[in-house]
Amino acid sequence: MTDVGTASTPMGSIDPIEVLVTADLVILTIQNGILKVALVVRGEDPFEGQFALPGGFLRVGENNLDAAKRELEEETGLDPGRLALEQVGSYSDVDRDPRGRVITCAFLAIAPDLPNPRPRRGSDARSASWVNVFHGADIKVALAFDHDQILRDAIRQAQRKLQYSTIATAFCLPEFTIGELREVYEAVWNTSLDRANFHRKVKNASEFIVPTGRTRHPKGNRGRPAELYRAGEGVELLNPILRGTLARS
Amino acid sequence: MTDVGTASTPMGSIDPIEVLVTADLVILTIQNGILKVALVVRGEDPFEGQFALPGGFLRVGENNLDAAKRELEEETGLDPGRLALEQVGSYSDVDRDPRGRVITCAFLAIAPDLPNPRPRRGSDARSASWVNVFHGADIKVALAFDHDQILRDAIRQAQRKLQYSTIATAFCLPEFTIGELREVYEAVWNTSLDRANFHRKVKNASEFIVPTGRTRHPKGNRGRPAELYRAGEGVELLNPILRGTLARS
DNA sequence: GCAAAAGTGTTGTCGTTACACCCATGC
DNA sequence: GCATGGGTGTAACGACAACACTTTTGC
Repeated sequence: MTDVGTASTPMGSIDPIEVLVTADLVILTIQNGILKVALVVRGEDPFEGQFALPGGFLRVGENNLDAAKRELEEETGLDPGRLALEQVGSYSDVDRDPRGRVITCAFLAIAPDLPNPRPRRGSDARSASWVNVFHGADIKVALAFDHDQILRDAIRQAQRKLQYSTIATAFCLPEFTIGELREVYEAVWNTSLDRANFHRKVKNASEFIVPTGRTRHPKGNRGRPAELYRAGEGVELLNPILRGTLARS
Repeated sequence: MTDVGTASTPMGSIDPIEVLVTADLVILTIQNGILKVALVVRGEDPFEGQFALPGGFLRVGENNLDAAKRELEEETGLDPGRLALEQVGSYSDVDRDPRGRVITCAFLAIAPDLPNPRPRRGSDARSASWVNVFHGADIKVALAFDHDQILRDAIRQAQRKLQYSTIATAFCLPEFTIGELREVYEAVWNTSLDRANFHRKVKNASEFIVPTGRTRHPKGNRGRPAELYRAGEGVELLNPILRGTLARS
């Protein structure tokens, strides 16, 4: 690399700083109506033995999204091409990594509850597992580095996006019921919603869900079979689904 | 810095890559009802003589936000402590900078139309100026690097935030009229809104604006004086102001 | 009075809420 | 029948779009 530093500062006295870059992942899924995040146990210093977000260093020829997708596949075995993946933000505090100057670009990945969603043993992790996000009304904390801040920001972003976008379907398998979609909102918002009004709202929302004509029996085979839907083409909800009203089941 | 690269990859064959980091700024303001973005003309290669977003390299002891604030002050003379400044995202494509591996963290800065808002001559810029964002219905493009993509993303972010947050007041001086606030929406959304309905909506919105009891005469001293307001404490709008209906003046 | 901009009234429409109710199924 | 979850009806309420109208000022 040419010396772009002194060239860009006529004073000549201030050099830019080279840093290492990581892509960290907040991978969310819902299991049995509970919001889970994929965490690894660090296998080495710093923070050895502590929970952290999965992630890893940027390599030659990769941009941040490439690195995030690679880490996603390495640590979970999930196909990155089929998952919703979007930036949360960058975290760059000087002291955030005791090894030196490392900034991270955090990504939010949303996954359906797949048959085998448990993160595999990763290259830089001792083990990996799904962990409950909420403990009561609060968000799980006590992660390595500044990862609890990243987690909180990512959860907030996911909560916001449910209001204004159709991203909730990313938590679902290709075919899903309206009840399952409601469970997504309830899990991510950590609340409960009125069943009837939710049903009408998403059904009437343009481009949100598309009926497949097929049905599925409820768990336990007790009750009326539900209509199955797939995700529509829409991205933004014209009428946002606002948090604020919580009703009984 | 210790060698964290090989240490974090047991295979030992893949090293992390060190990169340079810049903070780039999309500084928006409104002048006479027109949305403007601060652009510099590059004073050196690459892209010498072309328009670009103001920005610069991260220095020792700075995080991204520090660097953004420093650049903001250097290039515009604006007080970063008084401006709304938020992340847009990171841009990290391998070929985005011909000098080598440089990633950027883009920030959106929103400024009121100050008495002397013209960006000052910056250290790495030949000149700086406010440039119209919209040309007809389209967004101005043809910037250096991937800055036109950054600009488009930042504009979209600003447009979205106007719907759901009280950020519009950041475009205004400490005291403003409802008409001026409406001009903010009209400039950023590049549309026109119904005067009467907008008036009622923001007036009734909780925590958005607070009356000061003072009034100001319209430009030209023709017409009824308008009530003056200041920004309220609220951040999120409970009832979003949705784009979609455009009415006459 | 007139022009201009601020601000209010009014009405129909549409989305939302709360809650009652019906439907389809397995047991 | 009964339990269970899916799905619809409905009436009160609130937000909103459209647009007419009034108010307050300088000239």
